[in-house]
Amino acid sequence: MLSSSRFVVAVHALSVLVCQRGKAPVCSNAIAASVHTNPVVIRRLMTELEAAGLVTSTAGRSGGFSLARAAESITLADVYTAVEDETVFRMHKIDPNADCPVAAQLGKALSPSLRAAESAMTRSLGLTSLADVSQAIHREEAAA
Amino acid sequence: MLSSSRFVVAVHALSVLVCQRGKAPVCSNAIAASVHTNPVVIRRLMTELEAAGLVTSTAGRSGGFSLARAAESITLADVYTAVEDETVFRMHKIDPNADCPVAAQLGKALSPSLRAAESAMTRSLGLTSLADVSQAIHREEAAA
DNA sequence: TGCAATGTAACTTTTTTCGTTCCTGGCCCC
DNA sequence: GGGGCCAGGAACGAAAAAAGTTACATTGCA
Repeated sequence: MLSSSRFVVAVHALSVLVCQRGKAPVCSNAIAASVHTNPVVIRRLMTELEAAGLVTSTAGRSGGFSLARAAESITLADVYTAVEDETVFRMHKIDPNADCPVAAQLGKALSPSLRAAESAMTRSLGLTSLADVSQAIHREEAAA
Repeated sequence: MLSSSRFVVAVHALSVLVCQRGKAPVCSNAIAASVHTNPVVIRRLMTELEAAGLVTSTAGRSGGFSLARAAESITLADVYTAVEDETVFRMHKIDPNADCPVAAQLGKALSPSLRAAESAMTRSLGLTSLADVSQAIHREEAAA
């Protein structure tokens, strides 16, 4: 249902920053190499992450991106809300003036349940932090 | 993130059937008129709903679709799993043999959290039945 | 027997997402 | 102080996915 991979790509990029915390900022080119995409795509994502207060950016030579907060304090829910503005459930076009009462009222009738399901998902995402993801990565790496 | 409106359309179609339960089956043309789409689109959806045991179809003249079970026993989670086979979170292409450990292990490291979030959403959808939706529709209609 | 309905395949149109190419300006490093 | 590296956008193009459309075979009631 999520029509894009923006969220997973954002987590990927942030995980790279977690690995480099304390060191020099990471430029969009390096991140793009790991994600296997174009640097501009990364920059566009980082713009939203910066607006959400998750990363900081510095221009100029030896510039790049760094985490704005501790990895322990950034949850997947923060990332999700930062980069994914649309709702999970996409509505089709409905005519509020339709003859059929179902067509006319379905939107209002359904949205409470859909919002509840979406916030349940967000709450679950809030249980995992970027530090947890980073630890899991190292665990998997050691097992491989 | 859900890239389609299949789920909401399916709920719409099923709600129409709830209104007509006990009466004659509803043909795809009538449903399509309410949803404002093509009958073939509806039939494709109904095929999946039938495979999931939510509706029954009868061909021939005066045929159409009917609910296979009581509206109280069909939840939004049933509809969701019936028509939406892809996962909520879409992965980008990752190279398991990448140099960067993040790129190589992110998939395995992340999937438990993503699956947990998805099942939290599904559990929430399971709290609402088609009967609930139908009641909400009538409530909204009376208020309008 | 004829008509109205499902079922399904193939195609077209539309929308969305992703990628790419420019340019502008900031800033470190030599 | 200049040159190259970096972010930040704008605009465009390509690719992928969704939705819609047409056409036709089949089924089953009237």
